Parts: sequence; C-alpha cells; structure tokens
Amino acid sequence: MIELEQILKKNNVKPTAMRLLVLQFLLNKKSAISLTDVEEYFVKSDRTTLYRTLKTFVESELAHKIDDGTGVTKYALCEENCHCEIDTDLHLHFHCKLCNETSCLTDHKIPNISLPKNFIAEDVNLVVKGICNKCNSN
Amino acid sequence: MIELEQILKKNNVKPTAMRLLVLQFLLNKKSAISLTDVEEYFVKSDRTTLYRTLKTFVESELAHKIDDGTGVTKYALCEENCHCEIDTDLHLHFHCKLCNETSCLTDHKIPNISLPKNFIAEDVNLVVKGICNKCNSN
DNA sequence: TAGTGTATGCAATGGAAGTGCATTAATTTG
DNA sequence: CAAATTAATGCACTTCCATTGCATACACTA
Ligand SMILES: [Mn+2]
Ligand SMILES: [Mn+2]
Ligand SMILES: [Zn+2]
Ligand SMILES: [Zn+2]
Repeated sequence: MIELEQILKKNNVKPTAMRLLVLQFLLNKKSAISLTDVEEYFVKSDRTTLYRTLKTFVESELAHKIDDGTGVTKYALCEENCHCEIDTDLHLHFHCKLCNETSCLTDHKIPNISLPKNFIAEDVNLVVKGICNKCNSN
Repeated sequence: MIELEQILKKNNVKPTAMRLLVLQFLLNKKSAISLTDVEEYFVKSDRTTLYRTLKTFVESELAHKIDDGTGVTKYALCEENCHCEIDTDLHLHFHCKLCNETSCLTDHKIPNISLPKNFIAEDVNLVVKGICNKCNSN
C-alpha cells in the first residue's frame, strides 16, 4: 500500500516495515488500542519496538495517547490536520464497561471549561464511562 | 478530637487510631494526596494499612479517588452529603504542571455531556492540566 | 564500499496497585 | 471473666505496565 507510506512520510516518519504494519493495524481499528493489543497481534515482534513505534506516532502527531482511566494507555490515529490543540482538536473519549472498548468521539469536542481566576488550562482530559451503543442494544 | 470520631462513625467506619490520624491528615490538606504522600508522613505505619485505610474511606463515601492522569491515584475528602453521583457530586479536577498539585474544584461540577444515540453515561472524569492560581502569580 | 545514523531486539529496571496469610487487637458471647 | 469470633494490621510477595540501556542489524549517503 503506497497510501500508508504517504501517510508516514507526510508526518516525517520513515516508513519501515514495522511502522507500516502498525499503521495499517491502527487504521483498521475503529476503537482505541493498547500496546498489549498490538503486541498480541504482532506476536513475532518485540514489545519495545512496538512501544517505540507508537511513541513515534504520537510524537509526530500521527496518533494520540488516551488515558481512559483503566490504567492502560490507549492509542488512536489522529484526524486529518490534528495537532492535538486544546481548543480545536481535543475530544471526548468513551470507555464501555461491558465490551471494554475505548473510542474517540471526535465529533464531541471538549466543551469550554470555566476555571477559577488565574488558572491556566493547557490540557484537558474528558472521559465518559458507561455503556456504548453496541452493548446497549443487547 | 471527638469531631474526627463522629465523622468516621457517621459513615460506619470504626474509628481506629490509624484511621483517625489519616482522616486528620486529609482534613489538613487543601489538595489531593497520594498513597505515597500518606506513607511518607506516617513513616512508622505500613503501606498496606494506609492503602486499606484509604480504600475504606472511599468505599464508605468519606473520600473519593482521583485519576489525574499522572499515573498515581490521588484521594480527597468528599463534601458533606456526597455520594459521588454523576449529576450532582462529580466535579472538575485540576492538576498543576508546576507545583504538581491536584485539587478538587468542587464548585465546578461536570457540565452536561451530550453523547451519541444509545450511549449511556455512568461515570465521568474531567481533568484539566495547566498552571494553578498560586503558581501563576509568580 | 566504507561509514554513519537510525531502527530493532533483548534484558533489565522501576513504580504503583493489589493480594495472601499470619499476627494482633477489639468485640461479642457464654 | 474467659473463650470464641470478628476486624484491623503488618509483612512478603505478586502482577501489571511503562520505560531505559545497550548491543546488534539495517538503511542510507558520501
Ligand atoms: Mn481520541
Ligand atoms: Mn474531587
Ligand atoms: Zn461496549
Ligand atoms: Zn501549581
């Protein structure tokens, strides 16, 4: 897939075999994934390499880290032209207690949060836990 | 302090020496504290005991756990008559990157969050990171 | 082709949460 | 009061995940 290479190159990430595969994997997932998820899929690869691949993706703004409160860091690809800016890019994350999946609700941007005087907001994490649409219909 | 005993008893927690001390410690703190904080203060006590003391406090709705994204769980006393209900009790937490303190902004309740159809919200975590009022004035 | 920088793999570390079990303290009951 | 029961504490150990150091393999350039 030349497509994948383009994506990496656009973000100044050298398209190694591993990176292409991990990117592919991320593209195919509709929900956020953990390092362990990647590790279990690419059994032949070393955990550290996968860890650093994800780290590289985050640093090059190709993906973002998600702290969903489970204690396990999740990752998801960023939207087009995302720079993880507090006012424009940050969005709500939802963690389902039943299927255990965490998803980006990219349409639900973080609402404007009023803070007490002299507080400066630089980053916001908004996570809702509950039951997702899929699990709710069962 | 008979006061302390009353607080514990009201929440059906037996007032042991350790619990009274930890409660006192929590009352004196304006910002949230970690297990390690408690451990460092009560050097003679065992970590597990302190851990379970905090756990007991949380289970009896005397305190609440705070996940501020630092990877270390914080604890803070609940407000009067708090049951950690999503609509009435949950509030914003602020983590300062400079002084590293996490505080409850109990006046800032979690705003109403609109979710996609069929999603059910059971819990919300809203953490803002940045610079607190104290650090900002320097 | 030699050389340099980057990517990968393996091993080890570190921090924090949590559990099992023995011991001690407190409470209940006969 | 003494025995029996229940609850709290202390110590050791485990598990899980993130992260780093260092050696080797690979890729690209001069
Ligand atoms: Mn996201
Ligand atoms: Mn709070
Ligand atoms: Zn679900
Ligand atoms: Zn501060």
